[in-house]
Amino acid sequence: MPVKALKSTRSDNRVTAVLDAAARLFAVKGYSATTMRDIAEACDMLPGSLYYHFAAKEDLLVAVYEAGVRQLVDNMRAAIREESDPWARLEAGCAAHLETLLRQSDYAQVLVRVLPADVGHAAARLKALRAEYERSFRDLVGALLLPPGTDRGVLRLMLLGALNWSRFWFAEGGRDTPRSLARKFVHLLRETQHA
Amino acid sequence: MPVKALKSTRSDNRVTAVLDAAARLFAVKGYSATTMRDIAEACDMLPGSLYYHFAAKEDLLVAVYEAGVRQLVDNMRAAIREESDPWARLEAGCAAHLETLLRQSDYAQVLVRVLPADVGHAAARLKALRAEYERSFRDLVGALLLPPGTDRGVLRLMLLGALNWSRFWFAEGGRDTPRSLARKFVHLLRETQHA
DNA sequence: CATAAACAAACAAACGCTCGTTTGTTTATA
DNA sequence: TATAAACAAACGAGCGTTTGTTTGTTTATG
Repeated sequence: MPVKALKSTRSDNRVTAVLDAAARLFAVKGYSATTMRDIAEACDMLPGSLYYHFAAKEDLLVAVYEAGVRQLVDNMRAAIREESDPWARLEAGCAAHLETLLRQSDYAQVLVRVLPADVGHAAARLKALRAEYERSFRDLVGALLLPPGTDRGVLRLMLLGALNWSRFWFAEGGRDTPRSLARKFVHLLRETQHA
Repeated sequence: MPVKALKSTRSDNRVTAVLDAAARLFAVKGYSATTMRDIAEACDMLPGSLYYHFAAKEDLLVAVYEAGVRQLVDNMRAAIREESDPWARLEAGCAAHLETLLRQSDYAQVLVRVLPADVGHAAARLKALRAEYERSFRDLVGALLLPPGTDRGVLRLMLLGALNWSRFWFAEGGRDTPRSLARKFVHLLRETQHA
């Protein structure tokens, strides 16, 4: 997923390579445990060369975070556009979230793996990026027909927690796919409506 | 929560102080970002002194993990013992989990914050400790009366994900308590039975 | 009952290494 | 030939850990 659009110098490829390597390592090892030397080695550069593109390690994380949010938002918007029924839209959104998180994107995994508090300085920026994405879910849950008294905030956070935590146990090639998982999650909540 | 029982030399207090400090710092900053010097300072020791009690930083993490699992298991067992209805037992178990995680214990938070993969060598031991705890939930979910075809494994993982993720957004003093949250989580799933 | 040996538990200081980052220089591209 | 993008080498700080020593507190002994 290329990041940029206008003119395409060769350097864009290298920047993307750096970001890809950083995203992968941040997702697997976490932020603190990943060194600039790790990242440099993963994209065949010397450590110092990274600083031509990014002023600091924190800036690299922010860039990865931003790309992750963009991917999640884009994939989810595209998915829910196909559906009109509120429950179907929620399920489609969850499926897109899981597809992105579990199969496609190291970037999205960084959102789940690395906490804003891990970076002293840019924490606020990271929190804002997360909040931006979670707003999409607020809308989806807001559109549901639910028994009066249902706490939609808790429903949203419960679902988001289940989705994000799945990163830590989901096994590619197991009995479930991201789609089937989303279906099950939403069904477990949906029956509420019929009570 | 004191750990020891038999004879009480003064050193037990210091070991506990070290563990408490480590648990707090691991919970807040994560494993890699926490230094032995941080821990030493937090319990008024010099860095080298820690090595009289623990051979390596990893061993400290394992000890904290073990204490965390013990607390979660103990609190949960005590809570579900009071109930007999399967759904009430599940709710009580969730409430105990949340009470421990959100209010009582830095140790329990480490289980959620630090991944087994963060420690190269002791990863297997940490995974086993986590699994030991999650087994309790398997039993609780197994006892539920559910519509045929319900995937109990996914139900369990969904609930566990919601519970654990709550650590990242729960605000002490907000509208919800750990108990009320557990009630809402379980209720959102429970209505399934009535469908 | 005094005292010395033994030990637990800490200090003080440093080890070698790796961290994020900087600086000056070289190499390709346009 | 100007500039973007990399290299090469090093900086100081901080890392986990080790080592040798000191300090109190038990425990055994004359």
